[in-house]
Amino acid sequence: MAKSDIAAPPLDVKWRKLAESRCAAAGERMTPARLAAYAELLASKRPVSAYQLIALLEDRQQRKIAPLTVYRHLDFLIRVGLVHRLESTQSYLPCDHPEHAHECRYLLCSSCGQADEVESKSLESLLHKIADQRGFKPENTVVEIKGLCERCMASGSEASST
Amino acid sequence: MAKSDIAAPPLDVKWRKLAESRCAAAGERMTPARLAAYAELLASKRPVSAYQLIALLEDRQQRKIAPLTVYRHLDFLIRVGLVHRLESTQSYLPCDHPEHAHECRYLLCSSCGQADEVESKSLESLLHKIADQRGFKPENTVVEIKGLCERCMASGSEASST
DNA sequence: CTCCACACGTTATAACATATCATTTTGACC
DNA sequence: GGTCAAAATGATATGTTATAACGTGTGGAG
Repeated sequence: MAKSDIAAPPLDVKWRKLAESRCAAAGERMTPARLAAYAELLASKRPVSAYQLIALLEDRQQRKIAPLTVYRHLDFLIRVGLVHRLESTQSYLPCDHPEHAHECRYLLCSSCGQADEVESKSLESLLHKIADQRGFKPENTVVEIKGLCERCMASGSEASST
Repeated sequence: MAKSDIAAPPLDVKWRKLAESRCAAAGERMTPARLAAYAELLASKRPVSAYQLIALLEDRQQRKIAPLTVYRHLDFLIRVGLVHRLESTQSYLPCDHPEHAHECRYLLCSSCGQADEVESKSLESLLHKIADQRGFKPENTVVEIKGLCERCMASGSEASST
């Protein structure tokens, strides 16, 4: 009973199933600690930094957690495709479309912090075409569009006109 | 004479002119220290991290340089459009096409470290279209394609097949 | 049961970036 | 040239992100 008692946010069965199936597909094991980290990311409405995640987990579990522990969990979650890392903000968030493997493309609102995942076939093919033309073999591509989301623009969060 | 004596790599007149015109356009001042940082980036064949740049400058000038100093110079060079920052590797490199303002799109070779700047009208318009469809107002977009460059692929730098 | 692989824990440190405040340089103006 | 203010630089400290090195626990295969 020891380790399965790790405190964590409520985790909808749907996500738990998904987590297990992704692990199985990758030949990896899900564990309570990994699941707790994943649940914490899902419960957060925004991308969180590794150290914010540490703080969340420490709060929840009422104990000290070393950075390395969390980085290992994040590496794992990214490896199996449950989580993405935003390069431009060094933060992490659960994948919105984890049914299939894909790279991450995001719209990042600089006002509210919201991250919206985007899927675009034409973007993928254009990126490949650009690489191909230069004899370049892409392995992994970062696309992060930063700006103002619709809601923030509407609510006048331009924030700096005066 | 004091400050203009800062040691720096040889800097082609063409780059010096460019640097001055970009500063003028931005209403900013070029200084010997800023120019030295820029020259060091130009002399390097690869993107360098801020701390690598510190080491290069310290070597060249035979004195201690604080991180903040270099970060200020980098901020400046980025602000006037002479330098780009690669988000996915936290490193910096001189812009290849500084004649006009533009965002930075790169092919990054994970084997040799080479960074190739890409310009593609269709990529720009597609990125805008994607944002528009979602009512998103882009301010700044990161596109970094990581993989193997043509040369490394040819010379069999796949490196890991067994 | 024993061994092995893997996850996890602990401590330390490396790498990247910014805050604060003092000092120097520079250019505008008189 | 002298004075002043703004901008750049310098020194010190600290905050943030990430990894190294090494030891311990746990669970499955033989």
